[in-house]
Amino acid sequence: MNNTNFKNFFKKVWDNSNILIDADNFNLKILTAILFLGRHQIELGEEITFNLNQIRKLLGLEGSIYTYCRIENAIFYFKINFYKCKLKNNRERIAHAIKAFEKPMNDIYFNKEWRVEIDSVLREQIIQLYFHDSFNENDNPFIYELINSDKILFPNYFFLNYHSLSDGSVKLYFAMKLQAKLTRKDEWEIDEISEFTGIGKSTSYRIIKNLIQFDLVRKHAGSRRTQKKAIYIINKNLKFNNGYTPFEIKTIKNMLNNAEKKLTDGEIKLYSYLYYLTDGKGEIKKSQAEIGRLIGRERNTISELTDILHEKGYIIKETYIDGNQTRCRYII
DNA sequence: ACGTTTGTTTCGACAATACT
DNA sequence: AGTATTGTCGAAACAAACGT
Repeated sequence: MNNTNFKNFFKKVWDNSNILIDADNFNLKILTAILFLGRHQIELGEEITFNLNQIRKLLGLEGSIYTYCRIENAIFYFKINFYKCKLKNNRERIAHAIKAFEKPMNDIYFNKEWRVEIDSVLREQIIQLYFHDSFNENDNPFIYELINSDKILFPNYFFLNYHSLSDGSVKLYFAMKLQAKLTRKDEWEIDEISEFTGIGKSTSYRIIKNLIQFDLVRKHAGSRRTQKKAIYIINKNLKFNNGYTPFEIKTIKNMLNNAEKKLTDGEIKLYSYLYYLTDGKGEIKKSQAEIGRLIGRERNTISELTDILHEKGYIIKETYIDGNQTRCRYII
């Protein structure tokens, strides 16, 4: 966990807000840590999940029983005590920062999942401060930087198999990795996958088979006897270690979800491959035929798709003369 | 024995994308 | 451009376990 990130988050949330919390510094740190860990869940409108160990590590506290007790007490503190904040319409809001929380039973190793519901105004403030103003570099370079420091690592093994992966499965893998990062959960039932990807259930079944075939996703079979549904898990222990390529969360969100800049499955496949080739910046001079071979497309398809990516602002495509040969280069 | 429930797969029509 | 291939979705089919 990047500690600078957390410090920036803390500063941003409390310095620039009009939220007044009358808590001692330790308790406030715990609350902030919870908000920080759950920042993506807050954005998704979900409850925050975490375990005590994660909080301890984030704050760099020593692993004693005493520490865990203090963390737990801090959670109780914000459930029981009020905080005040000034609203725009000249009103004051008095509420509990933590509306409710669910505590796991027998959490003897402090690694079981806690679940916290925070005050709706507090939630709104976090989203405003942390997310909404943040995607425009000029408005707020500080936050822009903060968001960009959130990266997701993709195994190069994934890209090396692009020629045999269907467009749909490439997209699905990106969606799963993103979801895992945002919610810190990397195993799902098929219905959940279908829900967060927006792909139909039957299609999800078919596509995910391709990922299982390449061991990118593992399937734990369900059982009708015990009513356990099949679970699909992102495989983190690949047999082949060919390194990783970091993708910015923002980039993936743009490819998958951005209303105006969204890419089709085929475009995602090509763009992410170009991104992989350059580590997200710089230029590529490979021929269209070679790129086509690598991702399993025809040469002229690459030509067309790169035109679209250029139009959508994902890459810059330039034709230039190399000796007497016309060539293209692509800049991410 | 037969129907019901549940989770998954296949089918068929159509749409989207790729190829020639 | 026209044609071929691939992707998508809901419906229907299927398989396993359960219930009666």
